[in-house]
Amino acid sequence: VPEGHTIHRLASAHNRLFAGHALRADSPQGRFADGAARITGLVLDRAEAHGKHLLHAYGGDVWLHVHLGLYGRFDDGTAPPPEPVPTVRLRLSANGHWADLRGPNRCELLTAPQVAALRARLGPDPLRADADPSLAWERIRRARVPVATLLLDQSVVAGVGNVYRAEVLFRQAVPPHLPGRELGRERFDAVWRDLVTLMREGVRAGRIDTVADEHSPQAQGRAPRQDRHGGEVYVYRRAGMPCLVCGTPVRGATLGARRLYWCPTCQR
DNA sequence: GTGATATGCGGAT
DNA sequence: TCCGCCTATCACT
Repeated sequence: VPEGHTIHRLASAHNRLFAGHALRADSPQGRFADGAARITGLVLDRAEAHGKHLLHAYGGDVWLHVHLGLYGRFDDGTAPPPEPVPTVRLRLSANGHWADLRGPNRCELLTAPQVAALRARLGPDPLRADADPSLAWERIRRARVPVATLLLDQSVVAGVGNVYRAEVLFRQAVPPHLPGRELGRERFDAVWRDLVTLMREGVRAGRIDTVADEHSPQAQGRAPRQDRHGGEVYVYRRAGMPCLVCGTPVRGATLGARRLYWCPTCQR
């Protein structure tokens, strides 16, 4: 379920399955029929992720832009594909494989200048080799708003969602309401480095799992606690439950329109 | 069957 | 600050 690691994983899968092949595209749901018709017959040059945005580069200045939003998902498999159900916005087929997209927030074709404009409004992505974290730091060091708000702002850092926000602030002992300009360069660097570590591990494992071994219930002989996202976490969605490190009840609050979770003892 | 919930985001108020 | 969108899942009846 989609934070940046999911999108990078999808880009890798689509490169592996489809790059270099001419695609067939369909829209069983009908809402992307025109776009599917334009993609059909084109060769996928490459797929890439920037934050939570998935891009397919086709020949002839045709780009596919997908944003999964809260509900979207991409599934793939070996041909033959399952019967297309009416919720499938886009089905791609080639090279003995298929991929189905359903429930996306965005699924559209863009030109190269439109792709450039999209990239221009995104901050550095911890999962991209070309990321320049100093661009994020320049925003954060001047900001009066809480660091928790800044981490979810995709123009500051691209790809971080609500789970990684809560978990990286816990792991780096940063109080979430601390104004960005009070964070300091050293703690920013530590947060960035930890995001790179956590999100790379998320790409590798295909799920978010942030609990270090020494704190893991598994390491203490108990079954790992898994949330609906499939991994193990310190504070995300654990309001009222004891902190895995100090036992203090985890706090939950609303910041902006999003839920925020933190340990008031570990993060001060 | 129904209702609550969700890792996102943009637009209206 | 709220609403709407798009879908799946799970705890309930």
